[in-house]
Amino acid sequence: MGRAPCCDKANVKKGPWSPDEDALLKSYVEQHGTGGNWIALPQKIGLKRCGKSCRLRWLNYLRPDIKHGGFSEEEDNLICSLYISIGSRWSIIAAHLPGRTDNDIKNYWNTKLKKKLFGKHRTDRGQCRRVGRAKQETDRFDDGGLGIIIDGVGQNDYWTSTSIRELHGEVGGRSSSDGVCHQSPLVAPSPPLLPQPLREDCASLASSSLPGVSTDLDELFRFDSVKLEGFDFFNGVEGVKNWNEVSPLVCPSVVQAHNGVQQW
DNA sequence: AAGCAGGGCAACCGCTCAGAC
DNA sequence: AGTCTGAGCGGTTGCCCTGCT
Repeated sequence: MGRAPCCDKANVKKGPWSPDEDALLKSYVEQHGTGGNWIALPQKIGLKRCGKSCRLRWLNYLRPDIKHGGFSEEEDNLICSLYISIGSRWSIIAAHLPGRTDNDIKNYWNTKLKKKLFGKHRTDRGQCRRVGRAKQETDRFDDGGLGIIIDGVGQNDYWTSTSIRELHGEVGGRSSSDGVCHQSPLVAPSPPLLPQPLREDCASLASSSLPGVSTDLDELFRFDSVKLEGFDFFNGVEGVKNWNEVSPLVCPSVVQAHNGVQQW
């Protein structure tokens, strides 16, 4: 059975929000809250918008505590470390960056950090875009002929589905229902790359309110069997013999981890 | 000056999950 | 137990802006 649409698509406005719409939504939510029902909210205030659209607009733009742009180096490093450790769990990453939204971080990663981290070895997005914008263009790297492609559909045995779910749950998120943690091979199994305070943070985060999760996290953060699976390819990559050369700009923790991972 | 390519960001889409019934 | 519905997530797309030729 098909799913009923969340709103009447024919009577819903799409596209950029006008200042008036912003003001209307903002003032209502500030005064009354969302009422726990985003779907009904637009009708209440006379907005011709989908409830989901209102929610997104509020969360990503209108919330009072939102920061836009101007990512600090610390934030860069944190995003990189987290991405490399847990993959594209933007909501989890955002939870560690006050004032940042998952969308913001996602965009920032896709447009800036990816390039910082991997340099210019990237499939030309522009070309793809003209030919037909498809999945490959946004989430694929090209290694410049080395045969490495990250397509975001790898599987990761290191992070158990339960662990990801629990962490995700802490920030109100979801994970895929197939019980498999879909991640790029690159980001697959590298919890050792998480900075120590963050590992502790994640561990306590999950275990404090979620009994039983600690076992998973213990497993996750066990470093006696540290492997840099997924990073293996870097070992043979010409020009990346020393991780300090990967990028002078980001992820010192990644570089440290690779150059001296046994210290963990 | 015009046209094109590429970058950046806001917003939408489709999916899953969790809770209510 | 099964179904329905809203919330929330990650991926993708649209569009505007800027820089280059």
